Amino acid sequence: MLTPSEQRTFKFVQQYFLKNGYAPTLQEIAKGIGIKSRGVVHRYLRALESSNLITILSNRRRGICLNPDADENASMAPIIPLLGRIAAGQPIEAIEGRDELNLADFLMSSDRFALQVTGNSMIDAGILDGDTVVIRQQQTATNGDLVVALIDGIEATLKRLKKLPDGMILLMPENKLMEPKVYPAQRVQIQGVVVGQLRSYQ
Amino acid sequence: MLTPSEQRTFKFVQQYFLKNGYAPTLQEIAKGIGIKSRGVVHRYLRALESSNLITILSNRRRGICLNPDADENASMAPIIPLLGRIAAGQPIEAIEGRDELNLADFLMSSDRFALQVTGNSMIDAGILDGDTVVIRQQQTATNGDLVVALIDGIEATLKRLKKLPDGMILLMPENKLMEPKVYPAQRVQIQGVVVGQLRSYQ
DNA sequence: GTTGAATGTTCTCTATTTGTTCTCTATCAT
DNA sequence: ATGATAGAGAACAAATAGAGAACATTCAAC
Repeated sequence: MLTPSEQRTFKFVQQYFLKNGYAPTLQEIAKGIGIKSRGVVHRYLRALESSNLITILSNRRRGICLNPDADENASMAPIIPLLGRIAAGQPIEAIEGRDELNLADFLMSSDRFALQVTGNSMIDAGILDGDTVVIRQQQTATNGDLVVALIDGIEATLKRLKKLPDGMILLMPENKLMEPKVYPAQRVQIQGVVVGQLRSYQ
Repeated sequence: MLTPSEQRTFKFVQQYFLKNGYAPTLQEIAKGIGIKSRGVVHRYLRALESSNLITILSNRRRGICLNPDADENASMAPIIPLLGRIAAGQPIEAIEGRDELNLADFLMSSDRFALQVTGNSMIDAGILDGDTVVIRQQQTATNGDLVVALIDGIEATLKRLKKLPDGMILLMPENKLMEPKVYPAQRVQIQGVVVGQLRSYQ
């Protein structure tokens, strides 16, 4: 059973891991839990190790590993519990076989990057000013994709792609108030395709 | 397990690849991560290679290859490179001091859960049929919040909350075609507040 | 080809941080 | 009193970050 200080230490290490992807130093832990002595932190870490919550690689800097089999560490993967489906006027309905949402599957991969969207040109596609879109890098796209296009090598824009039969390219904003524009294919370079979108309300 | 410097190195290489389509030189990496010695960079690259994140073509200039599916062996923080801000008709503009999007900061915390949205009642708020919303669990909410509300203990619904002065509660859909509904406070139970939203286009 | 600058590679060296182990105090509940 | 818990801090060894020299290799210009 952990003492309050040991619990605080453990929580701090977990959070630090989640944010940075590597372990904190004893000094950082000390500061994080509000004490000054590295020696004391070391004592707490020893206790966590004998409770099988962590493993200490001796003499290694930042040599703290979270033991994956401990339930307390389950929350470390980028996973949110997925409760189900909500529809107006219905009870929340569970989705068969899916009870968690893995953000890594959802959005991450080495060929992806993010862009913050400014402006309202995609508002009818549910992409608002300030939203973040996740882009998969690729040079080609199929009709109807939302793409990041570079025009004349300078202007970047987020639009829906339509290839016209005459070799021209139509870039359509998703906003009734804005007009689509047509360019010759050689002026337009596809940088990537939108594969995800996210928004934070805080 | 990567040291912080090694992670910085890896991220820099990844982003350089995204922006330029080829690998950086050791000198460029050194500058990018804020050190002066090519020798040190080489040491870090060795470490990345033995973690199977990259492959080094020996003696080749710019001879660094990113290994596919690198993310899994990395056990890193859930981070996507953030290239900048995109506005229609402008070059992509870097955001000062922010070059990555940390999904942990963005969405995760122990009191959150996700729901998949069915229907079009929130379409004017940019939440479409099939989107996923992230909910922070709480019993109270302030005026104007998007909330998950339970009516009569059965019906669940996602609406914007308005508390009326006479103690009634107004639940407003974000859809011009739908009508708001008014309930006595005791019939409505707040389950949580929308703090994030995400969508996948695959 | 030849050449030279830029680049990759291998080292040695140094200063600083960090982990580790101690001892010493203080507080608090039993 | 007596443990159990909290904390400070000193002292030492080891790991790390970094600089930079020296050499080898590429690559592009000539």
